[in-house]
Amino acid sequence: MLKGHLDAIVLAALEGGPAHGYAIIEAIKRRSGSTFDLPEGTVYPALHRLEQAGLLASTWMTPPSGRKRRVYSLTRSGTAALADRRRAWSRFSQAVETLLKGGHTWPA
Amino acid sequence: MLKGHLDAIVLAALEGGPAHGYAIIEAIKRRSGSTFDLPEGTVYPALHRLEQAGLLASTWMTPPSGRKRRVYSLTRSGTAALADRRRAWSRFSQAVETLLKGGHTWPA
DNA sequence: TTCCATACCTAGCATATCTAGGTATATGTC
DNA sequence: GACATATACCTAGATATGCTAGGTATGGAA
Repeated sequence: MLKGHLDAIVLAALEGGPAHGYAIIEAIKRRSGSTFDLPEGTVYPALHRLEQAGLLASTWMTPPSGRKRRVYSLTRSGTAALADRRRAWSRFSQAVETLLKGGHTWPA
Repeated sequence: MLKGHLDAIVLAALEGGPAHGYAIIEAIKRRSGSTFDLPEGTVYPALHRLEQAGLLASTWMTPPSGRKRRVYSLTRSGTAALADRRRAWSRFSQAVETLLKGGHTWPA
């Protein structure tokens, strides 16, 4: 479960340059060692939402062989949003780490 | 937002011994440096859910002064579940970390 | 020619957290 | 005595987010 970190992951995937939805899904799976094998029904709506929000821009491309693809790239606000998400993740994960660490006791 | 890791956090809070709901909320806030300031409407239902699932047990206690409290403690399955959740968190956070790291490129 | 991989899409479901209310007791303050 | 605040519990319903499960279409491999 990604619960709220999907946007960050998708934005980060596009940091290395433009890509189309299907390739993004494959990359997330590969790079995460299959920990995240996201269904299309999760990723495509997310891409639409992010474009709607102005964080991504898209254009249709027809490759030499194969079918049409919608290629997404980060906008300026997308890049800024990614930086925000990274900070949010850092804060979040450090807090969880601390809470899960163990060794906490109750005041008398 | 806790993004699905609330159960782990609550279970971990009770690892140091039994406690009542209100104290758990305060502890999570304090230990997380206010990153998680959870509303009661989030935590109480979670406690009920975890008790229903057999991961927690509760008894009513009346302290020398103050009103009645429902005190929760980890069951045996609760302890096991916590270990599972810790593993899940570890896997999850490492995957996100990798994906957010940056420096990824697209194959030619 | 049949199957699989590629590539896109959406409606509706499931679930988890939060909002916003409610009840009640004890303590401190004006 | 009156009133506010902190403690302590509870729940119905709204909201958000990801997933299920379906659909369309093209191109290459067996």
